[in-house]
Amino acid sequence: MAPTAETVTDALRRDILGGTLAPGDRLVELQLTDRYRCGRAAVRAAFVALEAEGLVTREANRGATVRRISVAEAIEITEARAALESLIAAHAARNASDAERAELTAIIGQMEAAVATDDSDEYAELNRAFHRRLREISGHGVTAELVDKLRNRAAHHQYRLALMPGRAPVSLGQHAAIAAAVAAGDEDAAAAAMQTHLRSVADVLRQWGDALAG
Amino acid sequence: MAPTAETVTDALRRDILGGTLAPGDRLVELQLTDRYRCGRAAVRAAFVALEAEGLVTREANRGATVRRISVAEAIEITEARAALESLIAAHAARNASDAERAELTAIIGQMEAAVATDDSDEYAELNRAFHRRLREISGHGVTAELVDKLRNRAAHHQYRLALMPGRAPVSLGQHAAIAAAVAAGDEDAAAAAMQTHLRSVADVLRQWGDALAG
DNA sequence: GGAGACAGTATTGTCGACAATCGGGGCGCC
DNA sequence: GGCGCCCCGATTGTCGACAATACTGTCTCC
Repeated sequence: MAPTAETVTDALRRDILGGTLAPGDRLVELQLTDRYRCGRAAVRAAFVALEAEGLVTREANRGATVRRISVAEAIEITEARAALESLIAAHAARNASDAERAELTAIIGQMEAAVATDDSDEYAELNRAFHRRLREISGHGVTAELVDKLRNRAAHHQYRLALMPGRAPVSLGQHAAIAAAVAAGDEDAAAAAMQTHLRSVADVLRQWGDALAG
Repeated sequence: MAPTAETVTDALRRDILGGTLAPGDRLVELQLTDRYRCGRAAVRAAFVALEAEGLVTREANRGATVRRISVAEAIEITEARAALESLIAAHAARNASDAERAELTAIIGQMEAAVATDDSDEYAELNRAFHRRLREISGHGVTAELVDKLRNRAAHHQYRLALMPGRAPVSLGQHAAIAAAVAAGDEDAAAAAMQTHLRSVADVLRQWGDALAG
């Protein structure tokens, strides 16, 4: 029963990422105080924090809205992730313990099962878990945090992409390559595999954008 | 005479980066309301914003302090920058107009002059200008913003590094290589040159850290 | 003499009220 | 009838006060 400030930030973030609050929606302070049972100060603090994360935009005297991420920006985000996550993959390949290497290959196994049974929700969850675990193993706190925020910003587009028919097997193969390189302790190969993976994601987004535009 | 919120965030950021407020200093809200002639709400908002930028830490019920960046974290920051700025260099090499290519080489010329006259302040300023211009030319908004924040976080360490004897000529050569690659429109070479540059910075930081540790 | 408990103080967390600003709707004027 | 002005509701920005919490020094008890 503690309607505190940190809590509100988390709740608002969850509602934005979960789709309860759609891109472009106005965020009226009083409505949110009602929804989250807290004071306006907490809501305002949450706005400032989430603006820094790129999830919310604020205009002076005109309030806050859920940030709209264009396809072009989603591509940029993915390119930035490619740069950062390849660094993470390299560090993970260097630092991973035997148990951790086994864990990553185990996740790949589960992903294969999810693809075989066409369970896209499960696959998406495993996908998230794989990347998260890689970040943890890398021990690269600064980069891991940046990637985490970037991932949130583009979450909406990632979601649509995952539903594309025929996408899962391609994605699976790329993840398997990353896991193999990390398991082998090959830094360069791990970085390269991650680059390949996320560039492929960016390419798909580009096609999507072109299809919309033309 | 408008003691507003955005203003306070900028002022506080400037004071932290400029060294007026040293790492580890406690940030007492009332003191800052006095210093910046504003209300506590504005100061609190600034804390939240700067915490997201990594310049300030906040503990519940215990207030805010200027964030202390360890050498280890500065190294991580530099590595992340290496990944992101090489992406920027590549895009800049692709997108730069003729005028922009000339502008970059002009900056290198000024840097040579600054090294020749041993003007380290001028050199540091040109260094900042070079990287900033590169970000603008790249047109990669997402990455540029990330780099900007990372650069601020490690600013203190960058500063000490610039004062190292014999460092400037090395740095100059690396910047010249970047500028040449961008001017030639060679994306891969530009990215590689930027990687080399920032890895060299990270290496110097590592030596510094080892020297401190014993 | 030292350790633990206690009160006092300083600082933060939260709330409510007031002033400032923006967007929209109605009115008058051309 | 269309355009511009002005007023009004809604929302944000800011301030002050109150309650809650953590740190300081002191005091007592062992």
